[in-house]
Amino acid sequence: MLPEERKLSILNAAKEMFAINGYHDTSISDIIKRADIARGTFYLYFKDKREIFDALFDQLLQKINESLMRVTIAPDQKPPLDQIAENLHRIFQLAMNDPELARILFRHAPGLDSITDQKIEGFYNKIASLVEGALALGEKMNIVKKGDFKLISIFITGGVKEIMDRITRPENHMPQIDKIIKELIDFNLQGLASGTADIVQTQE
Amino acid sequence: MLPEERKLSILNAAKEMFAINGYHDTSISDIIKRADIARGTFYLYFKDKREIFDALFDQLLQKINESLMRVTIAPDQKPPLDQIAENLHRIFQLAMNDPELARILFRHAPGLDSITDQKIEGFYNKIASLVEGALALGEKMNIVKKGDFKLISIFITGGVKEIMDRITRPENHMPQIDKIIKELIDFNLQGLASGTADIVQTQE
DNA sequence: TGTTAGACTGACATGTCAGTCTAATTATCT
DNA sequence: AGATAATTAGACTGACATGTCAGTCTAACA
Repeated sequence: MLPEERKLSILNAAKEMFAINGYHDTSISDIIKRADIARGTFYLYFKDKREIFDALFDQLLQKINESLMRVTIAPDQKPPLDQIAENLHRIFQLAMNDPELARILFRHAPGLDSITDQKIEGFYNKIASLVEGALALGEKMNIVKKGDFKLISIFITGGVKEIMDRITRPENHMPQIDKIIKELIDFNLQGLASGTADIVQTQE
Repeated sequence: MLPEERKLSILNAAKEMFAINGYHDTSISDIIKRADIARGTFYLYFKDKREIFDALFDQLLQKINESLMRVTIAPDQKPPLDQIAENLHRIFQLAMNDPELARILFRHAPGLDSITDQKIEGFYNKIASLVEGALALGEKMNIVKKGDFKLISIFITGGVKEIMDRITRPENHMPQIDKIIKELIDFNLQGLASGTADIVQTQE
């Protein structure tokens, strides 16, 4: 087996084990058993257990980063709403294509140590600020009404995380991605209030 | 020191250590050092490390459970929107009163093992279904318009989680609780769309 | 002064697991 | 074929955390 193939196969074995059992409950023995290699072989390719975890995790963060585009209004761009829908589509699709990595991100990476936590925090902050930027842009274009965009972008980020978490579980009972995106955009734009009633005073 | 005091002091030491370093990176030695007791004393009060963690965690889940009321329209009840605001107020306040427990819930409990994960999942499912129930009620009352309530309730649950996570961090830069609740309710009801423009076709 | 209850102590036995080491095996080249 | 290099197997080591237990200490009471 070529070195490159071997490395990938070890990474893959580790990914599967980490996704199921997490970092601490996955031993080197578990990984090499699944990869069907000897102990020493593992250490030819990775310095230690932490290095292989970081390799997997960083790879995921980078993929998500690459799939998120800032929303702009350049002349060669699609409408902002389409750009948003495409962003959502890309990250949902990415997560569903590699549910094990998603499991690691959502279940097993948080709280691992302060370095990993910082990576995660910086990452979500980036997403939230991207959303915030889109809202600010929308306001400037008179599409979006005023509000605490910082707060709302955090709320939206949390909502999107939760949806991603759900659609990447083994027992995924969620609707199709496009259906989800349509529903989310509608909800975020129009809210829940029925147009026909004055909500706040309905109880009088 | 009375046994009851001692037990509380150990629980408190453990809570602080777990909140900072998580379950795996907190050793019994760390806990007893902070509680200023000998090793054996710890085992007089708790069977093992896991038992003290579960004690803390279950206590938090129960507190949150108790603070969440189902939204109804009994004659002696306040309007639904007020009930929702009060629910939000109670859980936000609860979390801020004990930020260490919140840290454990958000950072360190997920992914610990399948039993803890199931507790967490069941717990969030309960919240989501509570939200879903409120939406369904709203629809029946003609306050809320039709939609995929299951999906939306998951999204909202994620958003609320994210806000709770943020306001319970040591470096909390979020607005006041009442301000947050007002903003969230407005956003969820009315959405982002400015009333003055037709959003979807703005880019033509 | 002696006795008892029971909270508390801390040295130690036990187990686990990441990472190392060496010998054996396989592949590559001359 | 023989030499050399690359790769592999898996036994082994050492560090560290958990949980135990025989014994101490204190305060109250007889």
